Amino acid sequence: MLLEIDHHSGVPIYRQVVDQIRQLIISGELSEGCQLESVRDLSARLKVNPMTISKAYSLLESENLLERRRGVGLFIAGLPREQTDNIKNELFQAIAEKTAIMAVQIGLTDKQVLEIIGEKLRELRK
Amino acid sequence: MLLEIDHHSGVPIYRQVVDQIRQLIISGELSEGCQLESVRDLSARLKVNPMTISKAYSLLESENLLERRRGVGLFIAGLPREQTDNIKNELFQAIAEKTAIMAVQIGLTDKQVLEIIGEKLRELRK
DNA sequence: TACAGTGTATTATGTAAGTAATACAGTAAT
DNA sequence: ATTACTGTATTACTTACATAATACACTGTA
Repeated sequence: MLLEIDHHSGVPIYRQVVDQIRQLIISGELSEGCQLESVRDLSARLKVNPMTISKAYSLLESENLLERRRGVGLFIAGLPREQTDNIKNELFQAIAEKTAIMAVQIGLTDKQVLEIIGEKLRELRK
Repeated sequence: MLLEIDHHSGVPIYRQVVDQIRQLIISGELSEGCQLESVRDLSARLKVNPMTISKAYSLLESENLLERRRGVGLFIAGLPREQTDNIKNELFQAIAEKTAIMAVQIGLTDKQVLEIIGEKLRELRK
């Protein structure tokens, strides 16, 4: 599992871990049932206190993205696809709305908005 | 100048002020040369320490959205329209890119993305 | 110059965030 | 039971953030 922590970015370590793992789960690189790197291994590798990692994992658990089993390890939650789709959908709806609100506020036409988004998508896919 | 502060939202007061005034400027409700409510007046009205307001204004100044003149007051910066447009543009490009990245990560098609954004825009405009 | 308005630098205080030390608790295999 | 892994609750320390009190500095005008 590839995680990169920037100790000088100002972004809290636990948050960097949460965001990166959530990303890996949402994008499917970590799939249902996968065992995650143990709290101690990961904390050793990132040169960080185990509790910091445990805290990150706790947050992911509270999002229902993973399950913790004391004495055994951490696993990607076996969510029905329906539910993961809901999570993805909510995430996207939220950012889409922010985008639309800003577009209206700065006075872009619908056409302009769609063109800009379309262009960004094209850049990402090439 | 209509500002609403929620003391119980958890969002820092100075940030609420910054965000709301930035919004007013970007949307054009406060235009070039306008004098802003004085630090003391605004702080009295919001029942807050003057330094809290001063801090908020400082941040807006560092974004080049307003100018401070000691002993005189605060004014919306006289930016050439070109520059305000640039600021708006940068703001939007940034969020548009985030939107596109998330869309790709969760596996939406371009068509789906544009439909969702279009729908959000329609809701905002009706 | 005096004054009455501006904004501000400095300093202090209360609170929360982030991280870490330590000791504890569950599981599985031997 | 012992061992060697798992994860975790409690507690404490440090730092940063948000706000406030106070005293100061600039500007324009009578």
